[in-house]
Amino acid sequence: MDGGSGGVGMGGGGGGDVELMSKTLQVEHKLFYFDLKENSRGRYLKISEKTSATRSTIIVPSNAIYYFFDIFGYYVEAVDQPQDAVSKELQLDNKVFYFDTGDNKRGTFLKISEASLNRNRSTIIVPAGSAQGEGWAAFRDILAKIHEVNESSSTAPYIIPNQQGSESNEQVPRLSDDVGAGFISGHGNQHPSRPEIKVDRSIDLPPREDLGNMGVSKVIRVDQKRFFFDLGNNNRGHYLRMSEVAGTDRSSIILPLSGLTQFHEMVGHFVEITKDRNEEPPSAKAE
DNA sequence: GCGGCGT
Repeated sequence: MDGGSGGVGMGGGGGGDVELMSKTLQVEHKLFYFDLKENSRGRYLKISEKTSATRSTIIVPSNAIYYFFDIFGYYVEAVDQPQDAVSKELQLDNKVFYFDTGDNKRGTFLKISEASLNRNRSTIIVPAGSAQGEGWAAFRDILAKIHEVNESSSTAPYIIPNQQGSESNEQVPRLSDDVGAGFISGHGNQHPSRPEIKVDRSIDLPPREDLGNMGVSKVIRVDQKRFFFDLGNNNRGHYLRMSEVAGTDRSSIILPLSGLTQFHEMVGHFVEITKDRNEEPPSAKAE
């Protein structure tokens, strides 16, 4: 279902898009609609909040669904001290989502704001639902199911004819060619007990033309070592694999893209504090 | 029978 939207005239012509999955969730007096949809550009999750008189909608690119799940997991864990829960932002190519908790006489809530270049900001507000955060937990569980369906469905990836479409209303990333098995081994219908990716201040996803592109590979040489950088993804999301190859030895670290900015900042920090020791420009050459 | 936000 489309959550009772007027259908006609909704921006971006989402009316013609194929609906892959639809769920509704009632929390207190509010009704939330989740619609996983697909069009020629890829997939997106439309989340609408409907109150008696008002409706507001955010559009979540499909590659961000897991992060939404993960972030909700964080707030569920923090529901005992919501005032201590840190605000989060999810930075994507063409939009940013802000997550903030709040408190008023109605109770605790999580505000999710979507800011994009060509649209006005839109916001939904999710009640915690109870002292135990049942509303947030239910929201998270729906996100887990949608993520699962999205990741496991085997539609061929779309080829985007031209990547410079910045005028589109609902830009969604290309469907990434997914590898990996079900969401979690064992019973596939439960969310993992604890999200592994800890999202902090910001998450940077690479430009969408790189997402899911297994061919992206870079090498640098430092002295006798080679370092390989490869983008990949699995059922947990996208990651950067960095491999050090020296002689016949190879070892890798897997960095979820949610940590890329932190990683970058950390490297930058050490570049700064070791400046005087490394006067000469780096000897590494990109290939 | 709710209704929060406000870039």
